[in-house]
Order: sequence, then structure tokens, then C-alpha cells
Amino acid sequence: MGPIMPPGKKAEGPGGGSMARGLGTLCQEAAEAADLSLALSASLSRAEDEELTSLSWLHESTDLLTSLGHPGLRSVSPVQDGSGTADPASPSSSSSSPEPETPYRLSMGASRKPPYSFSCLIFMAIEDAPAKRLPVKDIYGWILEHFPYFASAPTGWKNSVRHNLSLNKCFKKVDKDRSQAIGKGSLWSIDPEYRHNLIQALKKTPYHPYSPRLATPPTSAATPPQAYHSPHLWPGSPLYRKNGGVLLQVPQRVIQHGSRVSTQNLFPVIRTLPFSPSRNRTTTIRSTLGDYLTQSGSGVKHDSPPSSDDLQEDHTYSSAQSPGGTQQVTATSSSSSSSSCSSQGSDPSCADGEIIEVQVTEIKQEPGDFPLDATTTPFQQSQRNGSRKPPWMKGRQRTPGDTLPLKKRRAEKPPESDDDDDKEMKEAAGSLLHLAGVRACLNKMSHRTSKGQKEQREAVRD
DNA sequence: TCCTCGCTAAACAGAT
DNA sequence: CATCTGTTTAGCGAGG
Repeated sequence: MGPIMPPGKKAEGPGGGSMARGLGTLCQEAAEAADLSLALSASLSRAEDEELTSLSWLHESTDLLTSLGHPGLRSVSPVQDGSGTADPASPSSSSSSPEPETPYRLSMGASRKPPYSFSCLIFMAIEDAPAKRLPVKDIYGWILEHFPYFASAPTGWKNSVRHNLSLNKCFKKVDKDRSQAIGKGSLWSIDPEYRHNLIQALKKTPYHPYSPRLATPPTSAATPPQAYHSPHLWPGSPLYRKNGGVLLQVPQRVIQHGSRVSTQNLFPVIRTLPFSPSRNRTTTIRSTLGDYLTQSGSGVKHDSPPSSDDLQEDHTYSSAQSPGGTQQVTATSSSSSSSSCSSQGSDPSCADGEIIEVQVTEIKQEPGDFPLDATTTPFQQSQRNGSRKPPWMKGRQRTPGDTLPLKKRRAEKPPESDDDDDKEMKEAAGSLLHLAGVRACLNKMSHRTSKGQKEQREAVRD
């Protein structure tokens, strides 16, 4: 197909077949490619002028292509919701193609283990729950739903999940309300005191959109620090949902891992935007566009995957270092829904379409604090100090009090500093900042104008 | 080489 | 009694 091709997959024309194509078809494609080139160039120019997000541009390009009747980017289709109804404002729904969308599935599919740690998996599962708490069984279910690998994996992973729940301080049991007939066991939730640690852990996943492994460290101090902030973006995350079920700038290997081949909601596959904070967006778009035009125009095989697969072989927790001074963002959400967005901007109850107000403030970085933008965490600091033990681990870090049973130790745990709320707000700020960009894309779907984006960007600047 | 992390396996107790 | 849940320990491999 067109530009959004899994590596190694052969591009095919609109008809799906490329073997025997008539001259007329070729001529048509040539003309089409010319149209596309012009149209996409215009779109690109506008993207540059208006600083559209890469995703926004991609969607616009998708619309453009589909309006031209080109199937090129149809695979950038929105995820269908649980009811099976596609977003009416989505690019794919505007496609006149009667053929059903066939989201890209990995041939490897569920055969590969997801590159998330169990802590992250549990965190995602719980965060994905409306009540932010889940029984173990539902955690199993969530993991199974989102990571089919485990469906065929040995059952030991459940033991690992339980092991993590028990051992990891980040997770705490919620006293089960007797009225809640959930069966055995308790509800598990994220300990707010350690929530940011989990977020940090999630950020450190090697494939994370802003992972240091993927993001080139800043070469210029002019690079906005928040450009390195990692959005809370994982399968099922509120941000993911708000983005219409689209993974932003997630390298291909996320898909290649087959980590997200849900039975219900398949990731739409966006071709990797070789997006790095230090890389000029125009360069990025041009690169992507160039690849696309090469493919769409000639229908040739795309043989140079934009993301290096070798990255997926790496397992690193190193982070890019950021400048000392960090401009951070606090944000407020003017949600019209009954329950406002959580401080982390991760409450799925926040309905799409609401306006996110973002305020930018300067936050002085404090010694005990760590920046929002995936730089130096306490974990890393402890690593530098010789101790690589993350502070949120329940066990193994033997202290005098460790002779007590874990749960007792937990009960006797000294209160954390009050900075946690501040940290949470910073995390939330980062999410919402990113969300603002995402919202621009969503707004675009409704009124195809970048006005809202400009306003939001201005709001951010203000 | 040492240390830590993440994972797995296993044992065990308690709850359902 | 079987199954599930929760806790704990031990060990292994990978990686810094």
C-alpha cells in the first residue's frame, strides 16, 4: 500500500494488486502521484507555516489522499470503538472505498513478549480502569486484551503480576467494599506517592515516543525542554483515547512487537514519524513525505524502515540529560464532564471535544524534585550514587526495618514529602501540554481549520 | 567482577 | 476440596 507500510511489506496500488497492471492504470497512478505531490506539498507548506503537529499533518494528508481517492494512507484509520463504530470524522470514514479496513497486524502478532515490564503493564491496566482500581483478575484481563502474547504464554505471568503487586510499593490494595461483589481478592490501585515513579518507568521504556533511545539529545539549548516530555501514551491510556486511538510518533517496533493487537481495538498503524525533539519538524515531515511520495508515486517497495530495529533489541534505562533549568507546564482542564480530568490528565471520563486550557508557568526545579521531561530521576540519581535500587521497590532494599513483614513495613512507611502533588501536577502538565497538541488534531477533524490549534498554541505560549 | 533489575518458579497461607 | 489470591523467597539472565 502507500506510505504507511510495515517494514518489509510491499507497497501496493489502489487495486491491491501490483503484478499485472495495465498501462491505463499506470498512467492514472502517475497523474495521481503528481496530484498527490502537489497536494501534499501544499499541505506540507501549510504544516510548516502553521506548525501543525506531525499527527495533524498526517491526518490532513490522509484526508487529502482519501479525497483524491487514493488509498495511500487509509491504513491510518481511527481505531474503532467498542461498539464497532468508527469515528465519523476520521479520515478513513471519509474514504469511499467499500473495502473494509484491514488494520495492519503483525505476522509475529502475539508471539513476542511486550516490552513493558510487569509494573508498567499493571500500571496501565489500573490507570485504564475508570475507578483507577482493579482486582487482579481484571488486571489479567486487561493485559490479555491488550497484549495477546500472554494468552498463549505460560501461566507464570500471572504469578509475576501478583508478585509485582505484592512486591512493588507502587501498588496498594484497596480495602474492598463489602458491597462490591468482586469475588476473591482485593482491588489494587496505584499508590499516588509512587505514581510518578511508574510514569517514569513507563517513560523509560526503550520504545517510548520520547525515549532517549529514540530521541536525539538536544543539540541546542533553544530546544524547549517540554519537547522531551513523554506523554502518557499507552494502549488504552486516556491520552491514547483522546487522540482517537492513535499512537503518536510511536516507533514501529511498538507494532513490531505485536504488543498491541487487541481483539477489540486495533492500533491504527501510523508510519513512524522520525520525530526527534532536536530534529526540525519540517525535516521530519519532508522525510516522511519524501518516503511517501516515493512509494505512492512509484508503488515501489519501501525497503528502508524508518526506525531501526536494532533499537528494540536494546534494553536501557538511560535518559537524555536536560538542561538544568526546566520550563514546566501546569495545566488546568475546564472539563464539562461531571468528573473532571484527574490531576494526571488521565481520567478517561474526560470526554472528547472538551477544551483544555493550558497555562505555562515557570517552576523552579528543586533539589528533591526531578524534571518532568524524562531526565534525571531519583532512580537515576540513586544509580549515580551507587545504588541502583529504585526507591519505589518494596523489597530487596534491605534496611533495618526490612526485617519486618513487607506489609508491616509498608504500614510503617514514613510519609513522603508534600512535593508529590507538585510532581503530579508537573506530570499532568506535561500530559496536558501534549494533549493540547493532540486536541488540535481532534479539533481539526471537526472543523478542518488550524485556528483552534493556533489558539491553543497561543494559550500555551501565554 | 559486582551489583541491580526484572522476571520466573515455587512454596505457602488464607479466602472464596 | 479446588481454585484463586496474596506473600515471600530463591535463583537466573541481562545489563551497567
